[in-house]
Amino acid sequence: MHERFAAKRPATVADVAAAANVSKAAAARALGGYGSVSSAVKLKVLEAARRLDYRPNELARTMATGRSGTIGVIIGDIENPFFGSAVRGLSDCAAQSGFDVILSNSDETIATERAAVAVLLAKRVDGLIVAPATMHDKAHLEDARAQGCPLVLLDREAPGLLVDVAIVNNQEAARDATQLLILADHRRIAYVTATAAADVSYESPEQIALATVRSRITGFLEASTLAGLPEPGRYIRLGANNTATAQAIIADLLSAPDRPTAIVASDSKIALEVFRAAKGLGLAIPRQLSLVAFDDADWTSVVSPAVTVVAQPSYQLGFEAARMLIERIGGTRTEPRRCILATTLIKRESTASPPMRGDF
Amino acid sequence: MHERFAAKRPATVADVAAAANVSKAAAARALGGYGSVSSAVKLKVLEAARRLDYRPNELARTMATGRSGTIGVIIGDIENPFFGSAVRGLSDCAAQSGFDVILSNSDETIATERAAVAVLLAKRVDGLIVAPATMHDKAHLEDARAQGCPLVLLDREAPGLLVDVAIVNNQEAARDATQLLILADHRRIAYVTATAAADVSYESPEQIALATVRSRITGFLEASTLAGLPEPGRYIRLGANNTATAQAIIADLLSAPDRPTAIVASDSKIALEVFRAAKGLGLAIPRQLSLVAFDDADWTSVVSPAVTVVAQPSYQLGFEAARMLIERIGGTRTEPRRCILATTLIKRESTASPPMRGDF
DNA sequence: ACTATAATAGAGACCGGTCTCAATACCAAA
DNA sequence: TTTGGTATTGAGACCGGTCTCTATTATAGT
Repeated sequence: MHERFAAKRPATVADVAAAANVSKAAAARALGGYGSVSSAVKLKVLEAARRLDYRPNELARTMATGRSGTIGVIIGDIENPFFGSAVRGLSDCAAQSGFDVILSNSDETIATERAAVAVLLAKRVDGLIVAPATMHDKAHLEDARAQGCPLVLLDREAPGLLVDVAIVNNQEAARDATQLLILADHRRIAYVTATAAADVSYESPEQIALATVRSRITGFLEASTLAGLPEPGRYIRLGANNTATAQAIIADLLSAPDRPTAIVASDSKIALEVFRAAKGLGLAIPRQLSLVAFDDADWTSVVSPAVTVVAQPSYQLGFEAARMLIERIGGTRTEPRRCILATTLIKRESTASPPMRGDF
Repeated sequence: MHERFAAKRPATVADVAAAANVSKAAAARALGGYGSVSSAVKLKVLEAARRLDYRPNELARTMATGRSGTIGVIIGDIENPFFGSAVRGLSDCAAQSGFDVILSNSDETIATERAAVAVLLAKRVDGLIVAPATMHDKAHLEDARAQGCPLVLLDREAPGLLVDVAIVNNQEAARDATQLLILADHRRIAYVTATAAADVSYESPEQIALATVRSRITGFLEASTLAGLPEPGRYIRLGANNTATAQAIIADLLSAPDRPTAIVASDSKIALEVFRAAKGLGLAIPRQLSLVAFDDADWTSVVSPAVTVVAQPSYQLGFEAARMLIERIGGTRTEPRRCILATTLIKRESTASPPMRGDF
């Protein structure tokens, strides 16, 4: 009979006030640490609170103050190590400033993203960090802003949306990675990426709704045309969104008679599938196929050959996004800022000159 | 002058009611879809709501009803693929039932975990899913329950805490994995795990605060003693919590004169470090060193040799945890349930008989 | 001692929903 | 037309905090 399974109603300020024989307002002040309270009252109240095991109802506080101490985060896919690390960074930063984080997965679909924004807005988060699934459909983001909810874009820009962004220079990164391959005499270079697309093959930039992917392809094409490669777009493949389709796309690419001699993989999951496909087809990396991948996933340095990667500062990206957001929440009303972090091209063992040099 | 940057106060039921010329109560009923409203009033209200771009304040609703439609989740480390996948599973399940998820990282430290519980409770989540950092310190979990907040444990039990759990049979899984090595004639088998511990070496089960790890070590020892291995505990190593210390521990283990001929890695991150260390020391897997790892991380099937693993149904673990929790929230008051999912020992290429058979 | 000023206490409105309850409107049956 | 019953409506309390505003008390200054 020891109050087990009690589920007794938690104590409120009113309860504490009654127990301490002071007014609700006085108790609230003592508990909330605002206004002015005599030390005698404070003592009584704190003691009563302890006795009743009082815990403030954060919701009620939020209602009254308008501030929730929470930031909402919407990313594409938790299981992608890039986002895992970014979330880590942003949580760490948020925690430092006493904010906590509500996380939502958009599954890279705009409908889910829109719903998530609505939910988070309804929960009255103090700010929003979003990695938008598409750069086109941004009405929901715009009216978050219109409602006065600060917004920071993570990893992906949305042209025309005048908000803070934390990104890397994808175009430059892709250009450099491609140039590395070109310098090794590759002339048939593929770019495989995971973005929603009606068709697997590449027609024009407008086709691509993901800012990050579009920039990278621009960089890839830039390096390619600069080097005078013929039809540089012909080896671009979109839509490698999951293991199965990625595998199909890559296998198809590598079994063609004029198969590419090098592949740029747009993320570590795709790189993994390239590895798997090469193994399956008996293609030796880097002797018969060179590989450069985005994201320095932990396994890339351990496999043989170790994979040459474009390392992205994902943790910092998240951290900076949170930092900027919290600054905004603090009230700084300045021009939108673009926090552009540097990528690092880490040369390892997965690139070499193509077989049968000069052939194409 | 087009209401840009307006941050205008969002419309409330009262606003809508006024605009529709009905009482606040009537508008609330029309909007909330409860009580009874004439279709005439309903129409007027909905129209007014549309015009004013009304969005319900979820917080106010929660305050009034006591239900938040949110479940709180506390895990050890987002960056661990195991948890990434579990979170995915539990989010998917929650979404199906219209719940959303607040996620917190405990960093595997009890203090952070306690703080996280407090925050989530204060935010009045409808239920809690926790992967407790330790099985000892469970007061915070107990009083979540005492406050009437349903609780489900994910992946890790806490003996004495009578709540639903979604786990695997770690003891059995570890026993089977160890036996696989024993059958291949290994007699010096190491177990490397990432749990907080004062000392790296193993003394007794009491030393280990993580339910999962303790069970696995029990299984490991069980198989070892059954096979009559001498001092089976001498190759157990604790505290491999991050890359650096894991690397140190493994290197130390493998450079000893009577080094183990096989290693069981308690998670994929450790397996990766074993891989790295073996490469560094010039030890060939599996010829000179066999490896079995927990968790079927994506890279394990791609590296050479592919790693033999104990695959855990992490997605389902998360999904089931959420399913049970939501059932509890629904009000079913039954005995605590233990949902025990099966692991799968996937034999690949990283195990073989030890070199110089018979030596020890 | 007697005001001027500051510190503290209490009452009650407010945030934006839900929900109870009493009052009114509407309908069919008698 | 009167009655009984149901559908709809509006007023206002409530959730648990914050916060403003007034009343009271304490402290200081001359």
